[in-house]
Amino acid sequence: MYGNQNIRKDIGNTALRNHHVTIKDIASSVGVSTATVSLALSGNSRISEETCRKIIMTAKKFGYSPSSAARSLAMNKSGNIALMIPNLDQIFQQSFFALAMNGVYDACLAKSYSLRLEVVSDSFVSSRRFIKLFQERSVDGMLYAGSTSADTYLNQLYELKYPFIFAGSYLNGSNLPFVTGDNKKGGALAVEHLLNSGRRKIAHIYGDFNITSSLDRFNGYRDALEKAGIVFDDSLTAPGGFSEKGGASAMKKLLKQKPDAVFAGNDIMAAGAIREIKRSGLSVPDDISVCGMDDIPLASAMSPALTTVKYDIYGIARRAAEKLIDIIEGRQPEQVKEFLPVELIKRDSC
Amino acid sequence: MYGNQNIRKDIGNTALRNHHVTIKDIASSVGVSTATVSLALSGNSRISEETCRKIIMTAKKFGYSPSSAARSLAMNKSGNIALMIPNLDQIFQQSFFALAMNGVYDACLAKSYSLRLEVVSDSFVSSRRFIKLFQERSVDGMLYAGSTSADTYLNQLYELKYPFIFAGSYLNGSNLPFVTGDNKKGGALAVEHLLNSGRRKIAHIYGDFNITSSLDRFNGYRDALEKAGIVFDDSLTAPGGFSEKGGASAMKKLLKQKPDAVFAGNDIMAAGAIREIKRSGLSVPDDISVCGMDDIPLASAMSPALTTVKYDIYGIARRAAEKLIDIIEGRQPEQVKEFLPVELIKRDSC
DNA sequence: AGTGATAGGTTAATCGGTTAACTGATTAAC
DNA sequence: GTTAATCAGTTAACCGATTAACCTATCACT
Repeated sequence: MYGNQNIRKDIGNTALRNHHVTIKDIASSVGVSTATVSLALSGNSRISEETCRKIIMTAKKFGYSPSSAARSLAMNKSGNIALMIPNLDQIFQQSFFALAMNGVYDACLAKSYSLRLEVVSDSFVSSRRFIKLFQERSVDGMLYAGSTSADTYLNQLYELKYPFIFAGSYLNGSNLPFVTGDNKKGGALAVEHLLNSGRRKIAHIYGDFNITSSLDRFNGYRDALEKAGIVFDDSLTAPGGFSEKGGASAMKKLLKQKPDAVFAGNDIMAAGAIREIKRSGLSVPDDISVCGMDDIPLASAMSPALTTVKYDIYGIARRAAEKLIDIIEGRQPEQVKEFLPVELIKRDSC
Repeated sequence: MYGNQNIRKDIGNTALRNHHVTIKDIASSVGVSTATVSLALSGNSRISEETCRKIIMTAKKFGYSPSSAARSLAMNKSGNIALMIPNLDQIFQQSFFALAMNGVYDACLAKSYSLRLEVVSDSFVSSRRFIKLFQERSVDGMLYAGSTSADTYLNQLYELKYPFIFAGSYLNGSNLPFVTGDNKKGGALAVEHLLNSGRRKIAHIYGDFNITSSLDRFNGYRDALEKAGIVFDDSLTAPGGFSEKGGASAMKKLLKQKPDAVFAGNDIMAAGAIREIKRSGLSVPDDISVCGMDDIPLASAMSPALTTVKYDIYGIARRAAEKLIDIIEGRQPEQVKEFLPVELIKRDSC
């Protein structure tokens, strides 16, 4: 039946080079049809144990892996998820691998190669290029880590019913599912801790209000103050743009108001704030308490060791991906809208 | 001819949902064969301008994107490249997105979804799971950013003639192509600069000799010393494990030898070294000069601003990806073995 | 008139799987 | 004794493209 096709004698002795083993090779070697091989390898009970064993053995011997393209085509399922990461400078000016990713991505883009990993700019989003990923069935779902100013365009995905989820942010007034950390609670935890240690004039350095997490952290800060009967004072807040430098220059501004504590919107800005406080001749925590947020590894190495609110990025991303897969596989009909808990890490800066 | 197939009336007015536009839809709408559509869309000159125009218009109107799976299958080319990143703790304890990637990856792995982005452990490499990516034709090539202790297994890829390249490292005694920075030259540049400013007793904090870049930086350091007629002194070197903490504790050890300068294998360790030098009551650069390597964004924000050797990760990664694509597309028969230039950035720590 | 190019397509094979429907033989149930 | 179910597969349609080989009409040239 399958004897008339190209039989490959070289299998098993020489390297296979660019000539891959297919299901037909297995079928003709075992003496069954390709359907049987396919069924056997997927564990279908219709095939006898004996035949099954032979097929599995042969497949192993030949080093057979099903063609992902053929499989995708037949099953109408790519098995891929797009991980979309916004191309924001402040994020990519941090580590080796973020830069490496960027470089690889740009080069591939120039040659029309695509990575499942998508480093997205505002124009990528606003040009709706992300929809093409679904149209060409390259991905079954999309996970968006972070947020851009263009992300309202993503709402289309909801109407088109393409599986999508935000990890670490969300879109106000949108139905798009998300898993993120409880940023508001985090801001409140920080402020409550500072209040408990006797501070009253608590300043805040925020990152950028276009980013939801920044805004939420700020809201947590303000609400906690008001709950404690302290009137919110706008002059005690300043933007730090998520960077060390930004944190320092924000602190410089805030020092004029003579605060006795600062809640920085992230640990990097907290580092800048501490540097500036020291530069001005004041001490942390004696003169000014500093509380950060995120709990990056550097936080415990800073001097003084930074008190911060732990934000479990790993857990958030992982949970979001799991939920996305649930959506793809039809196990999650309801909306996913989760705020995972945050935790205060007490160290020496308060 | 194609009239007997399922004709979709809903195209163009309602959302397409999970029902995708195929080449047949375009063909039957325009009144030509699918072959004509395929040829027209790929710009084949055999098709008249008139027909071509109509096809392109219709494809646009319908929002047609060719199925990537069907295309891969027909053309025997996935259009994908695997970006492999080692899962080393010291690398992933740095930034938001590195962590996010890790979380997404683990979740997908647990559900048999694959990212083109591969975060690889030693067992991933030693179990040869990377070969499967080629066997199932999921990727046309592989780019390995960084190095692990298991990377000798990758040599198999050379024999199997699967397109592969290292970015930012290489494998000693292997034929596998690579693009990396000139680490040896970098070490030499640092030492020469320190020598030129009058320093003689130059210590070195290295990362980890299992990593080629670390070893090369060290060799550059040693060779430059010997070239200047200074005998290499083993007690003036210590491992710092790439981390801030490690840099500080290495410095603590080295201070006993009373060096007048330190070349740290990366900027992070340089930061730790500076912290430790200050803690011991000495000044940078008055008592001890410090030179780092990499030129991370934080380097210019440090106090004093860090003199360092710039290592262009972005450029290396980009170049490597370009070369890989050349190999895939058959434009690069020769071995790629490139060391890209590095550059001394003079600031205030020397 | 005959020959050859050229233009503008079409036909059908192919890529490598999956799976609904069928087959033929044996066994079980009523 | 007839119908029904089960076993262990096979057949063939199908997924959605690409592309070599073929076809037909028109035009040019000798």
